[in-house]
Amino acid sequence: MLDINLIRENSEKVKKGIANKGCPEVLVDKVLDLDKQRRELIQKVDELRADSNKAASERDIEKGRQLKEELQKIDPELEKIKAEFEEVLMQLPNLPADNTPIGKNESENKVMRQVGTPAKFNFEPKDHFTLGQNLKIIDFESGAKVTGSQFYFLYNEGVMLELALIQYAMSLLSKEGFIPVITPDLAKSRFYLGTGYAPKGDEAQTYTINDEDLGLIATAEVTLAGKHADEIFAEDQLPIKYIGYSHCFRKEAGAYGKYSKGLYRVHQFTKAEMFIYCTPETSVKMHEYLLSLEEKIYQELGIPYQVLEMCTGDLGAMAASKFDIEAWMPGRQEYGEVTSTSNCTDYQARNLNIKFKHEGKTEFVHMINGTAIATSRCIIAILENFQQEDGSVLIPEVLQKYTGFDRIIPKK
RNA sequence: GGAGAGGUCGCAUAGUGGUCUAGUGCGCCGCCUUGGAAAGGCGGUAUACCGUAAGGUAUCGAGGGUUCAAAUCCCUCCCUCUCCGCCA
Repeated sequence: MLDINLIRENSEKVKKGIANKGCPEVLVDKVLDLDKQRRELIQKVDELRADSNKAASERDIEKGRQLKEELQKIDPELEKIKAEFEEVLMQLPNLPADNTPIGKNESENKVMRQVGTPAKFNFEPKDHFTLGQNLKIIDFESGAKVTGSQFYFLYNEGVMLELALIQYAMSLLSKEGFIPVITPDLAKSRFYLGTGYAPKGDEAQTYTINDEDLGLIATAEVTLAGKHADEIFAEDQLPIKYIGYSHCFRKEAGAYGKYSKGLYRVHQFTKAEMFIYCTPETSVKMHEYLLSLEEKIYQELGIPYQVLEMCTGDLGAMAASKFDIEAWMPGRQEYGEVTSTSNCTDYQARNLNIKFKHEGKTEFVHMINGTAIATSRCIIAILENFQQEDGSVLIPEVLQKYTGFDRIIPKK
């Protein structure tokens, strides 16, 4: 959530920021009005409580009784206003960074650069769905049979490739000082909600467990952010850098269309996620650092890509700025998203109450996340970019020591 | 899943209805003392909200309840430990 003090003192700036994200400005006036009511009631209630405490210590039972009655009238009113206030406050998204390009939707995202040249094939390149089938490494039929559509089984070299990608990412990033972590694949509602992954609504992502306050995580961002909820760091502990491994589960409600066939949009995949807790002064740098690591990974894999800077309309509620990497996908003759890195500034930290001590005062940390490897989409890029005329697929050199083979050959 | 014991201000503990705005010890910070240090002494040492401030309020795992008054009594839930069951 946003800082209520910022909204009070800078309401015009907040209005402008949320408007650029496509959020109605009136919410700001609404929240300020509720805030005013809330503060008045808090004062009244606190006063009554003070009197009541005094009466209790003086054993003035009659007065205590009167004050109790008054409190019982006002207190529910305060609770109601507080709940309304919070509800509206939660609807306000994080403000975009000052230099974030302004735009309505994904069509106005900015291509920052393109790296690598898409390979020219002297044959008709196949898509990963066909390649996966021919190589007998990806099996959507069994996935659909056992679990449902958009689920898959991996076999043989497909398994080794997925594990190799994870090992490669873990190894590279632990050298960069990231702490490797395997987190639970489930989290309590507070954490998937606090990180912005809703189980309900138009863009619902999270699967929830019946009769439990648990949901399947959409990314290790949820668990890595939750890990330090309600904690206060010493300033010299920061930055803390994690590289988290988890399975990711996404309902993808309402998402369908031309890319719903194959691995591009699936309900479960595996991901190595980078996550940084840092001070406000360093977050922009850290964000760029995560992007540079993502680029390094795709460069080492030898996959052509482009970097996109997301415009205000496509940032999502949590992010102040966001970069995506899109890898070249010959199967569809287009770039397709493979990583995303967001600077959520103090927005998630305020949701989850994560702070640090700075010159004796506590301040909210900044939290930044970024994909290292999302196996499903990375496998698309590898299969499609490195396919050969004979139907085999070459394995990027950096992965070979983990796969144990340098090529996947079609089975009969 | 069952039985038992617990969850208190960084840590360890005290507290079983009003004297708790939570005591004590340790740790930490500052000052005094010292040539310097240790020891000792003194003071301080959570978070949030309201308030220009003085000050006030809330928080003893969480949430409800009883009471003029709850860390303390009642209910529900969560977590930890020990044992049992089940199990990779």
